Amino acid sequence: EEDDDDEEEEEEEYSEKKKPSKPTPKPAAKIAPPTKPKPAAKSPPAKSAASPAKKNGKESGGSSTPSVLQGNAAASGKNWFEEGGDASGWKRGGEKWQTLHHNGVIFPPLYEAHKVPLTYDDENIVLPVDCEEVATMFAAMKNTDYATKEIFQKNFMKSWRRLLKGHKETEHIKYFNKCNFTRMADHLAEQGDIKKAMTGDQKKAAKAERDRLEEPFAFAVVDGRREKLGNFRVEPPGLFRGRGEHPKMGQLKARIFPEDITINLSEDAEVPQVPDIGDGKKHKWGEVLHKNTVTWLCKWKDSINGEDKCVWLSANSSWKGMSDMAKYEKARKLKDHIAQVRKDYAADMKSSDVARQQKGVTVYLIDRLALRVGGEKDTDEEADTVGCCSLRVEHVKECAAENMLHLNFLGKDSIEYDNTTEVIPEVMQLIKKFQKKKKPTDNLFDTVQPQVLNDYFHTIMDGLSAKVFRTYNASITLCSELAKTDAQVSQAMKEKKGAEAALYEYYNIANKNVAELCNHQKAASPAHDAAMEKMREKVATMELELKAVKKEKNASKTAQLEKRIDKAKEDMEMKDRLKNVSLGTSKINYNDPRITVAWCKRHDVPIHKPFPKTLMSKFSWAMAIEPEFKF
DNA sequence: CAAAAAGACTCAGAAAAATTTTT
DNA sequence: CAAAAATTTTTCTGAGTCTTTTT
Repeated sequence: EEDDDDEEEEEEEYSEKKKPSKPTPKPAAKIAPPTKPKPAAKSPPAKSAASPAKKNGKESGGSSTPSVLQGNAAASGKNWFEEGGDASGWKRGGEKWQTLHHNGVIFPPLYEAHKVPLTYDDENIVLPVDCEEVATMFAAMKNTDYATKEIFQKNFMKSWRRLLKGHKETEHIKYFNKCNFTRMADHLAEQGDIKKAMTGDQKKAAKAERDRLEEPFAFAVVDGRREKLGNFRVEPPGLFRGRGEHPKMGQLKARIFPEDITINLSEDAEVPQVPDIGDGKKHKWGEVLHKNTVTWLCKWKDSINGEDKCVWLSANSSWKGMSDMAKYEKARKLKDHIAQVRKDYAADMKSSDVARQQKGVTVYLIDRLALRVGGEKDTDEEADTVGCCSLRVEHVKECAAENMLHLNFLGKDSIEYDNTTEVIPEVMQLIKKFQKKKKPTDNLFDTVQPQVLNDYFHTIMDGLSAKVFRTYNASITLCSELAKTDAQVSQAMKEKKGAEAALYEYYNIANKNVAELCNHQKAASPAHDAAMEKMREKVATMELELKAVKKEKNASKTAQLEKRIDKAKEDMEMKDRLKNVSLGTSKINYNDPRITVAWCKRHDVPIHKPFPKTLMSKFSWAMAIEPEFKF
């Protein structure tokens, strides 16, 4: 314990000097760059977004000028993609709206003390409310993996000590290993049980009431069109949970106040009233601006990394839809230029210039392995993860087989990439060369940065950047896999499982191939092994039954049972194959939805099979596509 | 000018909530 | 049938990419 004590003191000293970046409530400093002179804003569509023509269910529309993006469609009350609309007007930095009305954000409730004591060194202490709040955050995470990690505990203590030191009765609370949060954790569990014990009706009523209060915040009015927000709640304070070995895990993420919030809306819009957050103080918005080249409605600075958190429209909004369509159209356009890119990198690899060689190999990896570009990271502030340009010598593993490249590294979200693939001999030779005379921790590609690659990509095609290759790769893979449907889904399979189920299973296999290409993973469910065992038992039971039925010489019954056993076995295998694969990420972000819609039309599979409600509405712009569509 | 910082937006898996299936 | 278990869908917020602005 002695050692711990010393360390704690030292750390504390350090923490005093280097204060965590607090959110700086800017005193409404500079006004945003003036938006383009506007054609005298017309009167707002309603008093405020709070009552956006709710009665009609729809915005009456027409009373405000549609932005250039909405065009004729908005004037006629149609969606942007109807009446032959497209997303070609969508661009970064371009004008996004003429009028924008909304009601700001909802703040989380202030903390209410429960007065359940902390046990410190066998003494029960009811903490002052600010200390109790943070202690309770830890108690809530007590049984998670995070809470067992040393960095988490250390960062938590550092944040908590700042508050504990502010009170006479708690300044002696210093050492994590003397703290016992059990009583608080038990209290939280009890609260949870009470909530669980509510009847179905009570739960429903509570939810209805919540929805009623939140409804005014859930929508904005953009150029007279009512649009749903993606998020409108300010993130509550809490202990930061990073992904992987994040150096800041456990730090207290500060509570956000109205003064921290920047509001963005049109000049004709009523500035939302600052809500009463319950502390009895008068609050003001940090800043109010009118910037119509961006699509965020509110933002604040996160206290952990000092980065902006924004309030956006939801995935089914016009803005996101246009941007989505533009993304896929860009990726499709890459088809016309991919040959040039491949020619270029073949030539680059033959060059005698190391920088060109490295550029060639990195572009090859981005094209063929669908790697992310991999920007530089500061490992004191963030988890140590890499992408293509930031690969280190140590991430290339020994592989005896010829021209087989084995890469192993932690990528985005600290997800492990572990893949051995065949590459062209030039790539293998050059990678071996780049490894020479370097330490394992040295950069493999020391002369290329993302900017270098993106500058080159811009010369190939307007708007081309490294990430486009992932979209392109994913979509083209899905499209070509699905093109094989008739060959892969046999009549026998359709009979055994039913046509729809057999086809949809094949769709999922195609989806899985894309997910594996992009390395989209998920943690296997903790119940996975048990579930597999159960299925195995079921099959065993059926097989026993089959024996009996066979003795009876009942041919039709036998055939039926055999079919069921077959199906069960296949389901089992599929479940196991998908246990670590996350299909959703590619479905939501990488696969052009028109590929899926067209496939459904061709094969008579209902669209709600691959696209549940929210995806259906996110991809509404893709629904009218012709069945022959090819990516 | 180039490098760094700011800013805007997409994409990520875990966790929570809702729904469906099994018991 | 209701309870519970399993599965699917939605929410949450962290982690990337890449462009623009500032230094």
